[in-house]
Amino acid sequence: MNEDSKKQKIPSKYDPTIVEDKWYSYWMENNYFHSEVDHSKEPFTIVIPPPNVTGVLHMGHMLNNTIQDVLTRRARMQGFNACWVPGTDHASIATEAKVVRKLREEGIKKSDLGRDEFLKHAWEWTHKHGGIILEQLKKLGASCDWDRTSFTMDPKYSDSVIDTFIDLYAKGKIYRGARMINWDPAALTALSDEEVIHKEVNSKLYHVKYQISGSEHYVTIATTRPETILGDTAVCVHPKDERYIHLHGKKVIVPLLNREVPIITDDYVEMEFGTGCLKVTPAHDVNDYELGQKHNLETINMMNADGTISEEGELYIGMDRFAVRKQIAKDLDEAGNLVKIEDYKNKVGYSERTDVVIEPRLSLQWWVSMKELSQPALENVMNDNIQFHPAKFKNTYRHWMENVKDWCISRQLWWGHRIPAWYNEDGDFVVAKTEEEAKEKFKTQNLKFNTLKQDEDVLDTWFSSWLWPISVFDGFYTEEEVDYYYPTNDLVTAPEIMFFWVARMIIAGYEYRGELPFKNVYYTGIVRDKQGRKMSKSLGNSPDPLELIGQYGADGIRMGMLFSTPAGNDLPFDASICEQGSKFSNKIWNAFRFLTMNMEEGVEYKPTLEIDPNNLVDRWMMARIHQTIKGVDEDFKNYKLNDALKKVYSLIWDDFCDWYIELAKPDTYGDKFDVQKMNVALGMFEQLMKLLHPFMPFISEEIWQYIQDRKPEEALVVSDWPEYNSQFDIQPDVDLFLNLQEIISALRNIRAEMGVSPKEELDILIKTSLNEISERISENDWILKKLQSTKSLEISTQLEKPGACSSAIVDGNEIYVPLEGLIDTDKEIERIKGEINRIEGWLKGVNGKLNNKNFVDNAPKAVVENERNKLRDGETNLEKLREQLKDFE
RNA sequence: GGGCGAUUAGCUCAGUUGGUUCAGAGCACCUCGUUUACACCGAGGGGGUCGGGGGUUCGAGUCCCUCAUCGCCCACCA
Repeated sequence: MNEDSKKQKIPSKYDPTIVEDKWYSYWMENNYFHSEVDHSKEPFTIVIPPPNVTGVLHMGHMLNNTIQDVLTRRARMQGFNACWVPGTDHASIATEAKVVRKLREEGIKKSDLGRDEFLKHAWEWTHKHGGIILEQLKKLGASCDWDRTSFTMDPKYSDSVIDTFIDLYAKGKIYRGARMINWDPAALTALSDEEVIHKEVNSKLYHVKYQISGSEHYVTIATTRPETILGDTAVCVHPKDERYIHLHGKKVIVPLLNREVPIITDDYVEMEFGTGCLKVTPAHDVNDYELGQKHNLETINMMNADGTISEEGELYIGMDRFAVRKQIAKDLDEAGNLVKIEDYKNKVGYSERTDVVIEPRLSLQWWVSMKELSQPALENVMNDNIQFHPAKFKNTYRHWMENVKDWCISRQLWWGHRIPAWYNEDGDFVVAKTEEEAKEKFKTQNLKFNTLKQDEDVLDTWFSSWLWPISVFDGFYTEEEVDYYYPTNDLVTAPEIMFFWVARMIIAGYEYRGELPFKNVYYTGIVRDKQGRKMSKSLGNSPDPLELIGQYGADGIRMGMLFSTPAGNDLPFDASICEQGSKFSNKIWNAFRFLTMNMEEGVEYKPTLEIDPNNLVDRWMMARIHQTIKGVDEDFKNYKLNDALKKVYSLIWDDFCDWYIELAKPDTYGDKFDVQKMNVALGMFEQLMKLLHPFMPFISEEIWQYIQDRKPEEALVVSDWPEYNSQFDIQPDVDLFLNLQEIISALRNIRAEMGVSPKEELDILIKTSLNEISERISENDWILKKLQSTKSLEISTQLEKPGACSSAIVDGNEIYVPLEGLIDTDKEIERIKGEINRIEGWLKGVNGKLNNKNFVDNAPKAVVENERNKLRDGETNLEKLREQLKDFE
């Protein structure tokens, strides 16, 4: 510490808000998060899953970005050229919906504005709200390279999207075609299959009878959507259905409309379902569409884009589809065509964005053919070139990829990348980047045109975000950055967008870089509330992340969330987990404050790891530190971040605070720490802060900077990650210390049970069983004396057990505490009897095994030997306990 | 309808190849305690026949079958 900070008093309360802002600014000023191509260092790259540009931070982002930050910070300390690229997504449909809503509130209709005017509003909105979420991430401590912030509608990025479209079209991977698509009647756009959420709903099954032409007979069909009767162009039965054979070749009259339509036969129909008789509406149902194609049926488009009935529907024109459903049921009833209505549960598709019921709709859209493109993406996940954490998601992935369907990429929206297709008056089109190029293409293809019109539609948002890991490094136009940073290392995202995004990035990666986009995918869980509901804005059950940060500190929330979330598991969020985090901050802060309270004025302290080789406690603590380093590295390798954090937590709290500091305290009140001892404690504290830094960057940096006045390049954020050294990992020391810990626990237990105060000085006798242990316990008897008030302490292999005393057995060592007068004989007898019972029960099992000839013959020798040892130890303990019991009888 | 995964202490979860980390951790709970940092603390303690049933094995939270419950993904049965 320099002179100034040495004199500076350390605050008695840790205030995260001040500390966190201070260090974030400091890190930014010193450019620690910035990365540049440097071939002397190995890169470590993460690209952020870009949040919606106008979104705000929610708990899911908090979890997701904390994990990314932990990975990035550790890699940075390990000496990698760490690069975490932040950015935002234009989120075509979501953002457009927000802008439309805002305009509507102002009394402006999107359609009245026209494309250009609307886009002005959208950009205005984007500039106003855009990037707020990135500012919020800074509060969390996210160590992103902010100089690299990207946006999916940046000019260069947009170029890459358009060029990719043109390229795939040229390769025949993109085509335009009329198909049944998922239509969102609220957003007025097509959606991909992935944007449709199927929900089970309670609906009705309407049984409606159609009169057979030229007869008084009827045939009854069943439908859940009676309004589509307006679009019926056939009735279909199974060719082998005995009940309907007499109808083959006949016609029926569509009720209310009195339109005559044919009865067709197709084995698509399930004879068992409903009446076994199906009405066919080719324009409004996927299956019916196929039947229509097959049987050459007329197609009646009876619905408008907004879900109201069109002129072709003839009746109810302009009425909403759901109002018509009710009305038509009534009218059918009055006309005598309604047979019955049954309650029925079925799955209905809803729009992911607008939550309205999807209408199947026949329309001309742009598609990516996926079958071939997705092959390498499937293989390289299945063979673990790309690893999923947890691996169980491989199954889900495989299932989807093996059944992948073509991807509908056109959207009838304005906010996004406009499809680079140009049309003449006859409907001929070419795909080209500019109008000029398009004209050239028309000419070379000998097609006539007066003026060209660009396609009105934009591309699916995911058609731009699938290029994210390449485009953020300008990978379609220059090589330098992308060659260095790509493939990226880890992707951290939610399993919900495995198909929307992860799978497609992998596809794009192989198509355009011939290589995987990332080596590992860490799937986070969903953040849920106490009732298990997903935290969402609409439910209003999500706490405001910034408020939480204000309350517990970013460190506290990071720690709390990570502590209880294995990869892929949902996080049941409760403020108490943040409380645990901030309590940990407080604990660390007080431990450090205690050390500083024991520093002498005017002494220069130099943190060191040169421990006193004769001090068991130093050696033990070093061993524990190195064991933790080893374990944490292993956990990171397996992406078990919560396990790693738990190890660090336990090292700091249980080992360092509860034992190391306790034992390092000067013997007499008022004495300061010995300088060398303090230097070692500080050296160890530095190691602890390094291990903690990825998880709790702020408090660790604060303490680190207090420990020594460091030059900026020696800030903790860029210091080196501790390295495991087996030389310090001395198991016998750990075992011996554990033995001592257990003896102390046993003594504390005796005090607690006998109601003896910790301050009461006791005579303690320890009869050790093994000589070597005995020696080492004797050598370190100061540890026992320090943590137990003792009148006398005797440790020996040969001891006479004193009379009335309380006792315990730890690992074969007998502990006696004479408690003349204090002892409650009955209680003690009961305690010993309980112990005997426990051991007898345990030995019964061991004996059972050893008396089983099959076990002794078949089990491995080591296992049998082990059981024999158990038996021997157990019997010895039993004998000792019985002797103890005798003294009371 | 198909597939995948789960079910271990009141809650959230660990438990790698079946036999010393085999019944664990954190939180919660109970008792005691203001001892040279921390009551956002310290010490001690109670609590689960590892969802039910069957099987394989000398031996099963750990492998197999089956049932139950829950969750997730996919799917065009009106």
